[in-house]
Amino acid sequence: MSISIEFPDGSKKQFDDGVSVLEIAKSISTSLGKKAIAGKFNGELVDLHRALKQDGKLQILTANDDDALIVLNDTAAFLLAATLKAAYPKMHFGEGHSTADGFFYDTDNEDGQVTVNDLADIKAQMQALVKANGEIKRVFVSKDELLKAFAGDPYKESLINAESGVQIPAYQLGDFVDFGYRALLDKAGEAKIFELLSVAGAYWQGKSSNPMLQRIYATAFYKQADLDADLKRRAEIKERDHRTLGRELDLFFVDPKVGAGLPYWMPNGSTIRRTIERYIIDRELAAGYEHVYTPILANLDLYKQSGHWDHYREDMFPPMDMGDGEMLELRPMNCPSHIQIYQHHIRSYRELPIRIAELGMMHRYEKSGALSGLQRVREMTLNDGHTFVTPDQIQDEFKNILQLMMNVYEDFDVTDYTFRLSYRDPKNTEKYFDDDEMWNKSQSMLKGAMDDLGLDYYEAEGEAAFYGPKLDVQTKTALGNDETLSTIQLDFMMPEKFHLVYTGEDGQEHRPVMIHRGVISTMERFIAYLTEIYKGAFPTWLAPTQVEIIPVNLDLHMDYAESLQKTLAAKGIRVKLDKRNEKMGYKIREAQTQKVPYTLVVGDQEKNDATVSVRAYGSDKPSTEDLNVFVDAIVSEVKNFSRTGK
RNA sequence: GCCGCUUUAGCUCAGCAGGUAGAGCAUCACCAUGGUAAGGUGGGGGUCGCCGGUUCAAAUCCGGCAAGCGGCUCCA
Repeated sequence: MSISIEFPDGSKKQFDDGVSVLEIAKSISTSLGKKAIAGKFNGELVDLHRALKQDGKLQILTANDDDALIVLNDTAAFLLAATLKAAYPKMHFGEGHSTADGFFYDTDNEDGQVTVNDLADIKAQMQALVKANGEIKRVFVSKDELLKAFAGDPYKESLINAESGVQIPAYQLGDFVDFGYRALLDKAGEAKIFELLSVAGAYWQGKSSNPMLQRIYATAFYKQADLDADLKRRAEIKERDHRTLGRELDLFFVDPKVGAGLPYWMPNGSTIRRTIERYIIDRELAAGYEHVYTPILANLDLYKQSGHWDHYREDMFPPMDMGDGEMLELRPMNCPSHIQIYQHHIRSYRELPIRIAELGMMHRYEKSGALSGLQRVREMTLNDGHTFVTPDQIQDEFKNILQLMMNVYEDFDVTDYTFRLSYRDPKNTEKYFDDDEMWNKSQSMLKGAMDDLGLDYYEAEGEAAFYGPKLDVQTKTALGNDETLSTIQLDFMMPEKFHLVYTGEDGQEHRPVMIHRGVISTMERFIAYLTEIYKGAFPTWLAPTQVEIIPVNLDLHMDYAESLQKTLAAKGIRVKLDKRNEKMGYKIREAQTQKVPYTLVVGDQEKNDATVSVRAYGSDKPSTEDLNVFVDAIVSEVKNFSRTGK
């Protein structure tokens, strides 16, 4: 019997039934035989010794393939578990395997949990195991044997019992057996380049009602240089972190004396925020929105009617009991407020769509462990908007909003995002308004709109708002966490709850549909996000200080410096003059560390010629420019949102 | 909220076999200072996160609480 194997280049070759991946690699070339790490057979990762018994497509993986990293990290996870099992006899094990970012293993130790302080020891023991270079064999073991190997370990027992089949594929190194891997390397010594990174809690099987295990995070590479580069990358993340930059650039702070999750905006951060707020209001006014102000407090009854009290209570601050029967509630969302605006007048179909927008301040009682700088706070101001439309306007309005979003992203140079259609969780419907027909209808409407526009998206169950499905725009933070930036939400429920109507062409009352949307998220989250993507070097139009003027000599050049400052300020440029009695180099350095877009040094030469010496942020080569040319250039740069090529 | 770690001057951190605090940067003063990333000298500044306990004595040991960090769960 022979089987036919097809290679990535399309060529086919016959092999004996049961041939191993390694044998095939060797048959192609000696060097490939040496470099081969694993295979990908019909899309599935297989180890080198796997016997192939059917026709199929085979890719031989070498260290250069991304998938090879999965094999390596799985192997490292296996070796970590083997090390831990030997070092901590009373340790129990949850899941452990490679991730997009390395690998992890969940542990639970009766004699005290592992902590970061143990990592050095564990690493040394793991290195010893690697050095011994034992053979890692793929074996088939019965459930009973596995249960014996992990006797007394409730997590592994549960994982073993969840396996289908009698003989379970597993890997063995000496006495240690573990399962659940796709493919491993065949020698422990091949996983010698790794680093144990951190320890963190993780719920068993991701359920918060389950016990919490200790998760060891780590990463492995084939080359030391790759590991070094990755560790460097992880260190550099810190430099992007908006909390670090927020302190260095004096943007904001959070003080426990005042309250966790309640940020204070320093003048620099406030300038950025104000600039963005003015920008987005102008944009929305131009797009047909009407901007309003509504109270952040309301009678609790409002949120009972909206459904927030039933479905969103755990995220709300407790109501204030005014003592005379009145209960006031800090609003967690602005939609009920905008509904009041809608309802204040009789509405005609001629007015729709009605677009109500507000930079609406809201309060949500976020769990203490979820708070993080400006990214997750308890008081936030949302770039909120609610559009009230007739049912046949939904599609167009959806496109309008999407268009607005894209235009705004362009101005902020936001390019790295994905679309997520967020549906309700069909297995947990009590979290949501109960109306299957509405859900099915609105979910398919959203999907239809995205398909019509030909946009790529992925679907996620359980991510919807309690009142309706959403289109979310997902971005990543500096630390790599997923985060929602913009959102468009279809809502048939609230209009129902509040008995919203408009008079139709037929003179009858009709129910409008509400579209909730946030374009640039909350001011807090958006500015955190921008700080990270810009690494604190805000484009000129957003920079707190746009120009720093440094006179060469405080006595001789101050008059010119001051007139320069006046000229720029008169054009609306945020300019500072450094009058301190310090060396020029010192002031220049500070302007650079503060990431000021332009530093102007002026002395005799500039004063006599009506020029400025311009040093752009990040550049070490100043250039001399005519004063008027510089002023015009920066004014137009600010006006164009600092975009080049426009 | 949960697990682990952390909390000392404005910032970054040292001190910790228990004997009442230190550096660099920043700040202030004085001196110096004309060309593109840190000039010099000196001074001021901390009830060592908060509350309680052990002790003759606690920044240091123990307990509780709070906040921060890494995650998990949740989320704009």
